Amino acid sequence: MRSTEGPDGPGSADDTDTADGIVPHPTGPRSQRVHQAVLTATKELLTEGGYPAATVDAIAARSGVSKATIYKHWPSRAAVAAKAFGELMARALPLPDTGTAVGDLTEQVVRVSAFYASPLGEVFAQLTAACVDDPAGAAYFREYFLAGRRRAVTELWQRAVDRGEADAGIVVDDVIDILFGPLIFRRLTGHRELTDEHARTLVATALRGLLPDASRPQH
Amino acid sequence: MRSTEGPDGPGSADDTDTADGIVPHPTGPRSQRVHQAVLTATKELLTEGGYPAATVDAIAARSGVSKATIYKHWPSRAAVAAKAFGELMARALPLPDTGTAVGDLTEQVVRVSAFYASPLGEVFAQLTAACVDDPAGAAYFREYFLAGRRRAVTELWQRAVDRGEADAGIVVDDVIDILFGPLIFRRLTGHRELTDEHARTLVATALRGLLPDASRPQH
Amino acid sequence: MRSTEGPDGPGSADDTDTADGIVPHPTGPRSQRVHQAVLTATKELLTEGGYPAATVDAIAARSGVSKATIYKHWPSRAAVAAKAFGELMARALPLPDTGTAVGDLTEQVVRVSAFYASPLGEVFAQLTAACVDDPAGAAYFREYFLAGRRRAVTELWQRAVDRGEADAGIVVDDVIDILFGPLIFRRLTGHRELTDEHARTLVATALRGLLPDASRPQH
Amino acid sequence: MRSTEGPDGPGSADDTDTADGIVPHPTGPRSQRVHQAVLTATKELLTEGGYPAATVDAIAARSGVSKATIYKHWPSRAAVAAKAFGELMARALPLPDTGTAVGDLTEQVVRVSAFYASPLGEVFAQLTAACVDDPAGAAYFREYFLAGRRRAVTELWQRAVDRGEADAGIVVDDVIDILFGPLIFRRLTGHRELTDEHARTLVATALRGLLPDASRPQH
DNA sequence: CTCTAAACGAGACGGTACGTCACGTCTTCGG
DNA sequence: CCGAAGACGTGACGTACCGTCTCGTTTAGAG
Repeated sequence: MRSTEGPDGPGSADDTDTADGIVPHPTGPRSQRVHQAVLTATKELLTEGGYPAATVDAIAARSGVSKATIYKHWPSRAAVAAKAFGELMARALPLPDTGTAVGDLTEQVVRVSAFYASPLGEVFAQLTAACVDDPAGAAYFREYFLAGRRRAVTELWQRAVDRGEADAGIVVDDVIDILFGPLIFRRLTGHRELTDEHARTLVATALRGLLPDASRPQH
Repeated sequence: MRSTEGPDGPGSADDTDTADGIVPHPTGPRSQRVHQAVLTATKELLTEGGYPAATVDAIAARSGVSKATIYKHWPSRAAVAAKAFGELMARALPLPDTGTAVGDLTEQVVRVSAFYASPLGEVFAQLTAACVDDPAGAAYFREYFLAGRRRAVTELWQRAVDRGEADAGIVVDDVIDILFGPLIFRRLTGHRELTDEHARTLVATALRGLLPDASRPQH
Repeated sequence: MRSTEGPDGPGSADDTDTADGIVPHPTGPRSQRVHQAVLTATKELLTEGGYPAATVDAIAARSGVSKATIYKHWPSRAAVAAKAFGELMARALPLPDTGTAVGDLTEQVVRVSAFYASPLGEVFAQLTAACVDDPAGAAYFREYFLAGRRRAVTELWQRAVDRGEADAGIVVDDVIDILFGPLIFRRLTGHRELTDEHARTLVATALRGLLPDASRPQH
Repeated sequence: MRSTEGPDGPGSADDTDTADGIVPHPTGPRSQRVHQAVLTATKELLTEGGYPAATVDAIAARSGVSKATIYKHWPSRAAVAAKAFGELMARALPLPDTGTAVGDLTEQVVRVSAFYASPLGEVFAQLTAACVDDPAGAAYFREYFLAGRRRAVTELWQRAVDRGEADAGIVVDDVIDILFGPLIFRRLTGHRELTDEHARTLVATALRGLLPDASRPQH
C-alpha cells in the first residue's frame, strides 16, 4: 500500500480524503526533493506539449529523477500528471466574489469554461481521458481536480445559501454536475465550441433549475 | 482524402454530415463484405473486453480482414470502434413515448444513464476518451453517437414544442448538453454513481431550468 | 515455434542440427536485410566493446532494426550475439594441415588458445557465461560455436585415423573435451595464463592419452 | 583497498594467497556476526533458487544485514556468493583414499562430476559465469573454489608421486586443467551430459597422458 | 473469356513508450 | 561509530500496439 503511494497521494491531505484507501508515509528530505522535481518537470512538459509529451521517460530525464523512483512515488503516469496539473489549475481559477450567488456561480462557470477552452483545457481533456483506463490515476485525478472544484463550488453555494439566494436542500454534487458536466462534455467530445457566451447560456439555464423562483435568472 | 475514408464514413449518409469533409467512395461487393466483417468482429471484441480488447490486430484476426484493408476503410482504430459501438448502442435506446415532454425526456435520460452504468457504458467511456487524442476517430464518434443522440432529443424536444410544453426558442444543443453532460461527466470521472435516482434528480433540476414555468417539474 | 526463431536459427543449416527443435521459416527479402543488418551491427559492437556493449538497444540503434523485430528473429540477446560471434570466429580459425595428426591437432589447439587469449577471447568467455542462464541463447551458442569446433576437430581426427595415427575407437566428443576443456577452463576462470607454451604442454599431455603408443608425443 | 575487502577475503588465509592484493582488516565481534549471517542466508538462497535468487536485496532481507554493510565486507554480489558456495561445496567433496593414485584421482574426478551434475552444479556454473564479468568476484571465486580444488589435487598428486606412480616433473596445475577442464566445459555449455561413465572415460584418457607408462590405465 | 487493375490477406517492420528489475551508492538516524 | 533501513540513479530488459509497407493472390468488370 504505502510502498506504491507517494508522500502525499490522493486523500492524504485532509477531510477531502476520497476514501480510496491511499495513505501517505512519512516523508524524508530526499523524497521531498524528488517529489518536487518530478512535479515541476511534469508541469513544464504538460504546458509545453500536453499530456502526450509528459512521458515518464521525459519526466525522468528532465527532473533528474529515475523512472524507477517515479514509480515508487506514483502508481502511474496519469497519477503524476494529475497531481502536477492539479497544481497548475489551482492557480488559474481563484474564487470569484461578485456579491450575488448568481453572479459568483456564473462567473465561476465562465472562468472554468475559458480555462477549458485554453491550451491547458486540452491537457485537461487528455488527462480526463487517460484516467478512464487507469483506476490508479483516476484516484489522483479525483483528488486533485474534482475535489478542488468541489471545494470551490461548495464555498460559493454556501454563500448563496447564507444569503438566502439558494435552496439549502440541494446537494452540492448535483450543482457541480449540472454546472460543469455540460462544459466537460463539450470539451471532451469537441462537438461544440466553448465560448463565454455558451457558458453564460448554460449557466443561466442551469441556475433557473437550481435556484428558487425568486433568485432565478430569466431566459 | 477519400482514400483514407471508408464507404460510409461520418457524414456520408445524408443531412447529418458534420462537415468534417469526409466523403465515401463507390463501394463494391468486396468492400461490403469486408466492412461488415470488421464491424461484427469489433462489436464482439468491444462487448467481450471493452475498447482495450478491440486491438486492430485482434479485429484483423477475428474478422479475417487484414490490417492494411482496415486502414483503407477507416482512419484509425477509434473510428472503427466508434462505428461499431454506434451500431451496438442504437438498438439499446429506442425513443420513449410517455405522452408528455417531461415524461419523454426524463425517461430518455434515465435510459441513457442506465446504459452508461451498464458494462457497455464502460466501453462508451473508453471510446470517448480514445477520441480525445484522435481527431479522425472523433469525427466518427460525433457522427455515430452524438448525431444519434441529437436526433433523438431533437425529436423529443420537437414533440414538447408541438404540445406547447416547451419553449421553441431554446437551442436543442443546449438541451442535450444540460441533460447528458452531467451523466457523461460522472461516467468518465467515476466520481459518483450513476443510478436511476440520480438521473431523475438531475433531469428534474435541468428541466426546471429548460421548461417554461407552467411545464416545469417541482423540486 | 517458428515465430520465435529466425530464418536460420540453430540447427537449420544441415546435419549438425543439435536437436534443439529449432526450425527456420521461409525467408523473404525483408527478413534477409534485417537479419544481416542485425548481425553486422552486433559483430561491430562485440568487437568494439565486448558482450556488455552488445545491448539490444545498441544493436537496434546501430542496425536500424527495431527491438521488436530483433526479438522476432532471435529468442534473446545471447542468441543474436552467439550467431554474430560465430561468424566472427569462423574466419579466425582455419583448419591447419601440417601433414601429421599430432601436428594438426596441436596447431589447432594452439590457435584456439591464441584466439582465447586475444581480445575476442574475452568476448567468447562473456558469451559462454551469458548462455549459462539463457537456455535459448545456449542453443545458438552450441550451434554456432561448438558445432563449428566439432566439425573442425572431427575433420582433423578423421585425417589422423585415416593416416593410422589415431585410434578409430575414440569418440570425437571426448577428444574435443580433453583438448579444449582445459583452455576454456583457464579462459573463464582466469586462474592461469593462456600462452602458446601452456597450450603446447596441454595438448602434448592430452595426446599422450588419446593416441596409441606409437603416435604419442613424449613428455 | 582494504575498505572494500572483508575480514577474510581471498588470499587472506595463508600461502594460497593468489596475489590478487586482497587483504583482510581486523575483525571485531560485530563483524563476525554480520559475516556469518550473510553467508548463511546466501547459502540458503543459493540452495533454494540458485544464483539468480541470491540477490543482494534478498540476502540483506534474509540475513538482517543491510546492503551497505554487505558491501563493506565484500566487493560484489559474486564475491559473497563465491565465499558462501565455497563453504557449501567443501563439505560435499572429501578427499578419497583408495590406495592408488589412479584410483584416488579417478574417484575425485567422478565425485566432482557428480557434484557438477547435481542441482548445486547448476549454481556452480552460474557462479563461474557471473565471475567472468566481475574481476572482484573472480578473485573470491578463485580463492574459494579453485584453491580448494588445487589443494585437494595437490594432495592426491603428491601421494601418487610418493608412491612412485606419478611423474614428479608434471606441474600440478596442468593436472588440474586436464582433469577438470573437460567437466567444466561440459557443465557450462551443456553440450553433453555429465555422467559417471563419461567422467571415467575422461579421466582414464587424461591419466594415460599424465602418468608414466607403467602406471597408465589402458583404453 | 480473357486481361488488367484494384482489392485484399498476410504479416514484417519501425517506432514509441511502457512498467520492471537488480545493481551498487548514498543518506538518515538509532543504539 | 557502526549498522539497519531503504531511497536513489542507472541502464537494460522484454512487451505491446500502433500505423505503414511490401508481397503475392484473388477477383471484378471491361473489352
